[in-house]
Amino acid sequence: MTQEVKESFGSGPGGPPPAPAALAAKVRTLAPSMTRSMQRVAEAVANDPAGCSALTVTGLAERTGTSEATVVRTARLLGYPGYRDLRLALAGLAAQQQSGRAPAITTDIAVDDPIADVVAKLAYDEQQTLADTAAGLDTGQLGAAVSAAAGARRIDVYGVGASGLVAQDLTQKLLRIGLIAQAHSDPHLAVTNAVQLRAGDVAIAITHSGSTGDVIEPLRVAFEHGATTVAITGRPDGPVTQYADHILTTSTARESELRPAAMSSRTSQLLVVDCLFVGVAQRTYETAAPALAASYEALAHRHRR
Amino acid sequence: MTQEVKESFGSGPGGPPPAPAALAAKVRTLAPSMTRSMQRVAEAVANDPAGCSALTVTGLAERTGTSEATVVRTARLLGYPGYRDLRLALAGLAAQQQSGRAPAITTDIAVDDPIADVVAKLAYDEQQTLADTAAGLDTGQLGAAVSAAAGARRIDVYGVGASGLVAQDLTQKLLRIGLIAQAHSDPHLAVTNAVQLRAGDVAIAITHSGSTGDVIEPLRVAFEHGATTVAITGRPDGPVTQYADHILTTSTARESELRPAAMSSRTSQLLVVDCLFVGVAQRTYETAAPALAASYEALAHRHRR
DNA sequence: TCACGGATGAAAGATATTTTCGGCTCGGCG
DNA sequence: CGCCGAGCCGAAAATATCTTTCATCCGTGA
Repeated sequence: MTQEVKESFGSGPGGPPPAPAALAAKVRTLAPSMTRSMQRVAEAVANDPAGCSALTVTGLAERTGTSEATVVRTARLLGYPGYRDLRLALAGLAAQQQSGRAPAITTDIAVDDPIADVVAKLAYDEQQTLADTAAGLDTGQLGAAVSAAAGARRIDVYGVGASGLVAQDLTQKLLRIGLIAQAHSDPHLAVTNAVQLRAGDVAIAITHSGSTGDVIEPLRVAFEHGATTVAITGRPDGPVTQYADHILTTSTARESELRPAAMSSRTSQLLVVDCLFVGVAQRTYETAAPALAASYEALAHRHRR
Repeated sequence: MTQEVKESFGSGPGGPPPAPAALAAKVRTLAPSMTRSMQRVAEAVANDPAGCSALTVTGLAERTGTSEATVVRTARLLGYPGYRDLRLALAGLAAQQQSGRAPAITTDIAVDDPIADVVAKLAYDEQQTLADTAAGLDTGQLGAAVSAAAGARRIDVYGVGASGLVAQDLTQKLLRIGLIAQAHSDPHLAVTNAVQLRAGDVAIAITHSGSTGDVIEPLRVAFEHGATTVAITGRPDGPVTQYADHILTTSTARESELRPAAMSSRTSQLLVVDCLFVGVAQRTYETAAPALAASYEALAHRHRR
């Protein structure tokens, strides 16, 4: 590496194309990895796209009480080449919000909310999570992951806690279309099995925090043994991505005391996993379709008349 | 008037606010009064807002075979203070056009759909499922179920297959707020345990079809032993409801070959289960809040630095 | 308490935009 | 047919804006 590094970030290696409308989601996703000043900038930008799009670098720096450099750094982190492009995206976002679809903010769920409100708020939040996830998902990465999985000899999926259920969900579905898939929630067994993987196999790690050791470890082993590795995480800059060939980013919604983060991250993870599954089913349609039909048939007998 | 006039136009006297989306119209209106070079610029801008918004003054000048000065003049004529602002408006317009054309998300997922469409369609379908579920959920029944669960000595949850994961999800969350909950996916063990239930306990069966024998059986046993029983099902008229004190209906979305019913029923079930959980957490807030906090704390140590 | 690493902003450096200014074309008129 | 003036046009200077560099400062952990 002879090139001088400048002060370049880029949201990981794969800052694909900048985001048009997925900006608010991206801010939430990346906020945890931001410094305080950058968070101020990101917040201002997310809260008032229209207003900020009218400001120059200097203006926005003043408004957020930071410096031009920080503003540019934030723009870079969000995946834009510079402030100019962030500003353009901001204008686009503002125009979209203007024209009807305003993702306005909902209020938190309170302890004394009537049950009907709880239902409405939860449903709305999860819908929002889905929209954000879909908007923020890198279809290139997804496509690559799909290709790898569709041709894999064997697929191992790692996840613990809430993500473990998602791992199982994915596994169940993959098995149903005739692939060889296994979910591991026991870290020891996961590592033990990861050793068996080799080129042509696929390992998928699911972790919201991106820093769950129990999940990273088996992925690392799989990675080092030549398997194609995929990380499904809410923190595309987390440690888990070190060992991931392909990164699928889940979106993070704000959480509250009564609405644990696990809830929205699970929704987001499931959507990603569904997309992965459908993609694989498309690629392997010849074998997937009859396998699916067969599994329906088999299930029918488990139902009472 | 001492001020030097510069080269200022302004679209007549009333260049009110710049145009947001009425730009194409404005171009047509003003075209006759434009000089040849300016018309070229205006045309380019009207035909390809997205493309032009990516260009600098110099770029657009080159593209239209004119000069920077002409581009700026055109921007002025269109009512903007300068090219910079025209460009911003262009970006907004592009974003609107982009979001305007809603992809054919109403159609089923086809084998040859590009991956981006798959993502969009899945997200849309799941959003729809959430909306349907929220709309169709009987808050009275939900409230009753919440009351029962909040005061229960013990909560057993039955589910097999995909519903088994939902059962586990619910259990995980209930445990996290200090309740005693257990998910059963083994039908034999489920029945064996159901025998232990009595009045004051709660049994919850989760089955999309409403006719899964492996889940109905333990619910029946629980019911007959005096436990309060809840059914979460997509078929409120199915056999499972015979033994259910409270029925929570999940919604069913259309399915297709590539999109198994399990997908939307799972989404729906999870929303119901989330509502149930939040409801219970509200009722038991005094104990739930510290328990949740404690579980966060405990998890923090499982993360790599 | 000290040293370290990274965050931060002031200011220099690079680009983009705006303005100036003179050439040029075109039409009218002698 | 040639001259004249009006105003379009673009090259380049002037200015604004954005980007990078680099020294300082703050928080953190030993």
